[in-house]
Amino acid sequence: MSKGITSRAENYSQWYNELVVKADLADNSVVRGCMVIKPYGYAIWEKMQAQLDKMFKETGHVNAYFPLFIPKSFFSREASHVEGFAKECAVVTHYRLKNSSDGKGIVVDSDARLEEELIVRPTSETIIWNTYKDWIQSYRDLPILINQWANVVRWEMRTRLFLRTAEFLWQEGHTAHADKEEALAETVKMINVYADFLEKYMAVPVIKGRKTEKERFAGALDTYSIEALMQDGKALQAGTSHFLGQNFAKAFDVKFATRQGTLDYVWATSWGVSTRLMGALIMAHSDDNGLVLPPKLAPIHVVIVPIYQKTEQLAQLAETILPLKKELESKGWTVKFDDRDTVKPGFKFAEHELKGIPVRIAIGPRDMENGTVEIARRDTLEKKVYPMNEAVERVTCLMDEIQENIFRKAKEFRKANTRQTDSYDEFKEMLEKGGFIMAHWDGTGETEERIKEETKATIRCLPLDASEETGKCLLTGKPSQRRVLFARSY
RNA sequence: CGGGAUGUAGCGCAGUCCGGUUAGCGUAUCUGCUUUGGGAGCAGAGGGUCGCAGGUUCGAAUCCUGCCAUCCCGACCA
Repeated sequence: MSKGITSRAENYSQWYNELVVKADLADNSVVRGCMVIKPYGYAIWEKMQAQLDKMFKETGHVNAYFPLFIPKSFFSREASHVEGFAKECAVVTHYRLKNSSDGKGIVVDSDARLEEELIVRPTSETIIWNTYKDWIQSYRDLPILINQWANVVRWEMRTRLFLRTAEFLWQEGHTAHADKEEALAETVKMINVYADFLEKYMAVPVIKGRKTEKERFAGALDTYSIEALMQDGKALQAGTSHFLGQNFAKAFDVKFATRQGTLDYVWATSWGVSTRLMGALIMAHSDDNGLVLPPKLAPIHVVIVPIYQKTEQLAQLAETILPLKKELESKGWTVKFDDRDTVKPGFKFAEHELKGIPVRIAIGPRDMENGTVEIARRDTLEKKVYPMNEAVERVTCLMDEIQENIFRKAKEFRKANTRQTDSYDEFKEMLEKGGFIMAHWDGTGETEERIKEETKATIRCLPLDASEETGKCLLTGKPSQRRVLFARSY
């Protein structure tokens, strides 16, 4: 917990430790890249979860839960889906252990081999569509609008805390519709829900857009994503919503009787966000003093630090602090009275800043004399003294101000780091500075691939709000109708 | 899976080249006193399979062999 923390992603580890640590599974030579989310980190995730869940329900969705294990055969039904995930699946082959014959430990019981291997879900499309098959006979059974909160496992070759761990927490929505238009509308609706969540709650501005064919979800006809820019200039895909067409319905033979009396395959969507959003939150707002949390997602809104010399004085201060705490709580704020006598005030200040608590109130003998409090805001680190009777009102105003201010700062940062170019050489120079680059592209996978190979930049998305503009492809000079969003990404 | 580096106290490290007292430092922890409006000071104490397994040697954290793990760069990444 030393100073010199930086908001650059490479150096996050010091205060990442407040939220999450890499799981210590060193004795196991196989499991790697798993994380332990500590209580404070998990509290932030719970806040995010609660808000997202509310938004899903407001848009007509309900929660359900499907199994962790998926029979291997389910995967072979949708060809491109398995191709996308096959290389990163954990496979269960046995169901029992026994004492080893030499008496030295435990071994897998080779008699307990499963007839068909089970796959630990990397995503749940296959098992859900296998289930939906039994639930859908008629157009009257549609739409099905289900969300699941779960963990998934993807055996990534290289992991990074929050951004890409072997096991992560997420939600996945899986919907079934009677017609294409409705499914398409659902896909767009959910990418908008995600964008609202990031901008209004996480205070992280995003670009909504469609993925190129290469970057598309395995098995999808169209993938929408939201792309956020981190403080180190790299892009982060923060959420996706997929239009699956009839691919999964065909793979799992999910037909329904239409209103017209014919049989048709069901139209599908899926959409998800994960604990990666925590990474986004951290990397978008943090500064050298640690985390900066938007008030709407902070587990603790206000911390009150008493300043005193003798324990009698603490009791006296508590007489003022406890009513203030109660009043703040009655306004809906979560308040922590940090009355620990084991650390000094300066230590508490630093610690709460590290944790990103939006507002700090300090009360000491000086304030008792003058009837004042000192209020400090985390985003600007500004401290001011106010009359005691204005404290509650001031805190309430500050919450809105902080929420707005960090969103505005993030937007300004993105604006300052979004560039436009028509020259490939300039494009390469710009990439070194980081940030988003708007450029023309001829629409082919070959060009996309070549640019990626030569520059490590990928097409993050084809922004939904891009205006028509004729131009020439950055690389090939072929005609293009609008600019697309390039960046180096996580 | 390729290239590079690393593994020594909870955390961060020195010591390894060139084998040789009881393996050391910072920090954290515990005790006492003084402190307390921005990460306290002094004194004392506890804490180690030196990644694992073999080998060489009178003697191994140090040399040799094998294995394991971690990190970085690639490959990979809805």
